[in-house]
Amino acid sequence: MSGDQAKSTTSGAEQVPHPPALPQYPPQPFPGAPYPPPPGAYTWYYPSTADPNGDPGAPPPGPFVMFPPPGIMYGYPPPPTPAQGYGAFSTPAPAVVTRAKRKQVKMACTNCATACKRCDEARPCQRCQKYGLADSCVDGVRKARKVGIKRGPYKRKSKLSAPETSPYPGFPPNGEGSWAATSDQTEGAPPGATPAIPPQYLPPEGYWPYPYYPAPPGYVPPPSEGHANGDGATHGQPPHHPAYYPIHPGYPAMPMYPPPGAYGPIPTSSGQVPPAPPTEPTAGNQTATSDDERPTVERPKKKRRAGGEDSTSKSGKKSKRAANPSSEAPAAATVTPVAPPSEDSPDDHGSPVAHNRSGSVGEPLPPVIAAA
DNA sequence: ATCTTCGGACGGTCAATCAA
DNA sequence: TGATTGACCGTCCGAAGATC
Ligand SMILES: [Zn+2]
Ligand SMILES: [Zn+2]
Repeated sequence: MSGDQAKSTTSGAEQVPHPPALPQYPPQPFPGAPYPPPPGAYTWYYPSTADPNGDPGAPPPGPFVMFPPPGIMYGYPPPPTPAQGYGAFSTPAPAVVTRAKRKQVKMACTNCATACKRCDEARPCQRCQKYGLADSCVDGVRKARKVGIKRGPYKRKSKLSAPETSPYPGFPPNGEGSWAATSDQTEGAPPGATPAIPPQYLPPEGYWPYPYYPAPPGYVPPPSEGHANGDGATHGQPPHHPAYYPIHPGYPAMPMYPPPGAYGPIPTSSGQVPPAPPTEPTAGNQTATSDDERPTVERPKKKRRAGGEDSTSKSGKKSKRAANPSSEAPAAATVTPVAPPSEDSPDDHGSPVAHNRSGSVGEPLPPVIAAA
């Protein structure tokens, strides 16, 4: 179902057939605590060193670390006693290796759009100027959004009424009320229903699923990495992916923990390993492919069909290589506009552009109004 | 080694819903 | 009616294939 059709796919592909030996579970930060993440599993986040409240020496609001099951994150409550400390997390946070959120232009010129290359606000845009395509550097026509699309009942995610007895204002104390799971956890469940979580993965007393930890003072979002959070489209909603990772200096956290397959099954106190939770992409736990739930996955290697016309790609991209030998950074000036193969290619001056997905920019469609 | 292609992640927008 | 949700649609990163 789902929503964004091709968006969240993992391209299906690439399952690692047999992962190498799983790393051993690291020691727990304190008895009964969740296991810390495997080293290097994720981008690290850590708080600003500057305390806006002016007290650099103030005790932290508590360490937070993600905890399984896959797709659900919990934070650590403060340890039972200060004496127990957080030794296991006292390693210095490594340098953050994140990148700025990608910024898109409102409308790319047809050439850039077709070539899937970065454009800019200027007209002609830099890329077109560079390749001598200034003449054809014009905005595309945005396709009208479909209307009349029916949706099911909404799952309210925020502003849950909660007693203020919680240590986190606005969030119910553990054990009371219910916490809203991400849509993929509640998919198919009636509104307000408690998400089905394997008992062994229910948060221990005092723990809360990640999304409900507000960012404490002094903690700042990491220099966001494009896909690190899905916000932007959620208008100030708590991000579904961590934007803040309230970690005491020296207590790294990660967007999600553990990565599926990072460790073997979680050992139980009895030394047994519980049955693995349904981590496979099943309809139940993965279907909610609303944009906000886009899983951040390592991009699998792509395979290409040699020469074969794609056709199965979501928008019917086709290789224009044969007909349009130089498209991307063509010696445009010397390229003679070849008659485009299709009947309608208004702006496609046989340009250096390629990668046009039919129906997209460059091929303005008539106002598509859903029949409704 | 460089160029070209293009899969799909990511971003932005806005219609559909829903609560006040 | 304003706020929120969720999905449509566009942008463009970045890796693989093709070519020089
Ligand atoms: Zn452009
Ligand atoms: Zn242009």
